[in-house]
Amino acid sequence: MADCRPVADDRLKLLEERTRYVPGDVEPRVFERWERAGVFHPEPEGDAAENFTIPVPPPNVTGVLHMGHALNSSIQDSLIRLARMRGRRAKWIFGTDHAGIATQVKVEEALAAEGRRKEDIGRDAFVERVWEWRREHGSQIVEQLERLGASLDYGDERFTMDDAYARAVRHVFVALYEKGLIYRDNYMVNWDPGTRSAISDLEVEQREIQDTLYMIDYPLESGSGSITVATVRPETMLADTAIAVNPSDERYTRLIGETAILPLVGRRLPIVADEYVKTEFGTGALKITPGHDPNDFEIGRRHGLEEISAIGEDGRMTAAAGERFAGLTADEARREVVAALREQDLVSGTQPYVHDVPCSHRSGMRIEPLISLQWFCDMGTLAGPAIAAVKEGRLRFHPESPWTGVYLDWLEGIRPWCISRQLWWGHQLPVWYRGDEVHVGAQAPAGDGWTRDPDVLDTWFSSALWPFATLGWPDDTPELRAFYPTDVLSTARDIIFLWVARMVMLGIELTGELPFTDVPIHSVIQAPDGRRMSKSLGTGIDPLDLIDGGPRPPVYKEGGEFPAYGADALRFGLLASSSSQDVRFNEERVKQGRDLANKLWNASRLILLGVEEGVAPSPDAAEAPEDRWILSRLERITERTAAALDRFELSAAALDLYDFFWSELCDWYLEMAKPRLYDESRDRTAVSATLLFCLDRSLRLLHPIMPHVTEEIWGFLPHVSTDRPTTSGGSGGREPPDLLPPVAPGRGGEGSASERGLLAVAEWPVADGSRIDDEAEELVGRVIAAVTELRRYRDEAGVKPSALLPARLAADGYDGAAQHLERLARLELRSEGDAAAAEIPVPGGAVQLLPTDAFDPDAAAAKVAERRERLEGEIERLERKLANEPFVERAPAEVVEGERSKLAGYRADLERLG
RNA sequence: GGGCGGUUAGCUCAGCUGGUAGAGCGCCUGCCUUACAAGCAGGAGGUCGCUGGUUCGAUCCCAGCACCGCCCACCA
Repeated sequence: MADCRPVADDRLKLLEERTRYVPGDVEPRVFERWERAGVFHPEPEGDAAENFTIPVPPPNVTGVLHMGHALNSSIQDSLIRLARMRGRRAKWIFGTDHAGIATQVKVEEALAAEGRRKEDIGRDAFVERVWEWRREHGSQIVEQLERLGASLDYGDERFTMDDAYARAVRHVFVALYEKGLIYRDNYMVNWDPGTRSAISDLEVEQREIQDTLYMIDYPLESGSGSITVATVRPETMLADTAIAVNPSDERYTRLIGETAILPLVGRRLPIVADEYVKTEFGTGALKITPGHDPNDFEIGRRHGLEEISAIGEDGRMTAAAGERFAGLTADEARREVVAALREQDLVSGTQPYVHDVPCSHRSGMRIEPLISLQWFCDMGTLAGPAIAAVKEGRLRFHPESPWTGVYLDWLEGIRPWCISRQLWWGHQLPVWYRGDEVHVGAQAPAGDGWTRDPDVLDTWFSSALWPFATLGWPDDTPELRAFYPTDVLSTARDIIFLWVARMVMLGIELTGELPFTDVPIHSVIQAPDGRRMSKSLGTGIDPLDLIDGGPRPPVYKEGGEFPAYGADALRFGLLASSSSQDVRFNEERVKQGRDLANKLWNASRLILLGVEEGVAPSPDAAEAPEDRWILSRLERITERTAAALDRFELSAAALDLYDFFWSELCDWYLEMAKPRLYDESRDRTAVSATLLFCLDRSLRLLHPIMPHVTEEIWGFLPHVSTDRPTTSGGSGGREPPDLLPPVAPGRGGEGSASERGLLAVAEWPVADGSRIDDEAEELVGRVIAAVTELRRYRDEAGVKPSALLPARLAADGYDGAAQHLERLARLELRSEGDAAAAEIPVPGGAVQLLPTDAFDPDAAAAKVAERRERLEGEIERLERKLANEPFVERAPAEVVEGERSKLAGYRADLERLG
């Protein structure tokens, strides 16, 4: 074996024998090499401007990888790998989120299976139970991300409940409290009876339900009749404290200031005037329940009305509801109240009513609005700088529209954020009480008699600190200096408000810096049938089943198993099929990715097993026009790929690379190169060096998107010393377990043929414009067009694919490339001979087919006629267009000129057809 | 109720600043051509949702309409 092929014999044998790429055999092994070499961990050196950082949206500790993670991870990994290849210290901050409610619910369910409730074991034991759960289940998502090839800094994992992180959270709470931005208030909140906790506005979703609208008569105190109100929640009448009408509503103006008597209760209700009341809705008279309706709450405060809580936090009626109803659930109370009213003949009508009601995003239960003492964060002052950052272009969404507007609209109408949660799992508030005293501080106050607030913080509160708390903030750590502010935050649109905007607000407020500058928003992937992907609906697809094979979920009626497409295939498929638009999951794109991996593998076999030994990749060895052509095309794809990736257009990059590699490199260049490659009688150095260079460059360009297969093939390449030592350190140096070439200690290639570095840290190519060769592109473009034309003709004329047709080239502009036309169109070119039996127009002239048994011109006559008709149609159209004076006068000159030459071309073609 | 997005080949989707459209899969025909049948060659298939308008010219710009979807919102 020659020096420059530092690949062990049995590995070469594998390359020779394997005609199919098997991702399952390769991917885990390649991943292990990266990890061992330490490529995922950059040392905290340099500053944030030179380094590149992405904070991963931390998955829930107990979560499993779903399609959204797979897509987002593919995007982030591509960007991180790109940056790493560009020589930047690339840190992909890794960690998981404690996910308050989600995790607590899971552990509660586990307890329930044992027949116990969390109250049975107490708070401390319960929290310990959650930690245990995390130790058991927390690693699953990590393994899944690894299987995907995500180059996260796994060794530096964070958890939002780590001690250091918790310190940061307490620090923030105290700081914002002292600034007056966090405060405690008795206010109307969204009470979720399912989780028995208050939740924020963002965790409420509207669901349409079928309801009944009741018309209830409230007698007037004066005895002169009654006033009728409409409600869908009769049980809340027990907490009514007024009736409101619109001041301009003539039906009721005389009643304003009067008093009605609340049925069943007997409370005196003032009739007040308020603009809020719509005259045309219901009866135009609105019962006011400040304790259980957000609107009524506002109206109540405006009019100084009493606030009565008739429904408690347990969802049952309180003593304030009266003896008859206390203890009933709200639903029971409704039936009872209606029954009682009917007895007194006070229900004057009902009608079916479909409307949206607020429900808990978490538990699904209908929100019970009630007044509660909770902690709030005032967002108004935090929003200003976050708005300015976007308006001044310092923070950019991709695509800009519509997300910039969505973000700004929300911030401009922002409301206070209820941050306290009545849960056990989470960051307990750093707040202590003793009588009327309140202490807010990182530590418990001195002295006896203090009790700590049992509530915890909304999970999103701690998530909002993610980009800096993970790096050691508020301490001044090397990590913080090296990696903060970060660069990119990639996510789907559903957490722009919940997370992105809050990170921006708190990041600016606390660190004085924007936590990141670019926010690519990616597709939400729907099930193949267009519904949401959801496990419970049976519409979910497990990414791991696509990678390693697994059962098709119920959305696929045909059932069966997914083939083991591999991680690279899934990555390609997701990137290629996603944009900013929601998309249906498209298995075909994953298949396309698998096929591309396979194509890479086989094209590499052709090249690696065929090239002259001892030759290194080089772009300077071109000897034929097709060499200059492919090198030129290579520079163009290099330029386009970098541009697309830098604009976060991963889909365009993936598809463009596919097209280049498959259609240009494999279909045309490899075919043109074969004669030289296979001719052992001549010096094959030039073609070998060029082929190797094409492969080398293709692997680099594809690596961010398909890291495993490219890394695997890279290991077979003889090396050329274009790689610089990498900036970040690494552990490396241990004994490799397989037959792969050793990874140099300190990683990165120093360039010796036997000590090649990993592709993961190889240099990202920069397009070299000097290799753009318009002449070669023109020439080879002609050959391609001519070959295609001839193949079509042959096929239509029924010529056997294997037959060689005698022919004469009667066209200009094929110097130095006619042999490709001859070979790829299966011709035998002659200069002399009989009269042409058929003439096929090609760029620059025609190819004349000479009479032969293999070819019957009559068989193609019909097809020729069809073609003539098409041409005539085109010619007529163009003639009309060019005869149209306004067009010739007003259209740009080059457009008109283009149409003219098109017309000339068609005319020439038609003439040749005879 | 307000806002946003979508409607392009049988399916899933591309299409930058206007010059009559592309990909993958599927389909048809022919090839086991010494990298790859997860392949190769060729082909069929679209009045770019509808109606107007601007323009020499519109899938692309404007207006209206029709469906589909999403987000926001305190009408009982």
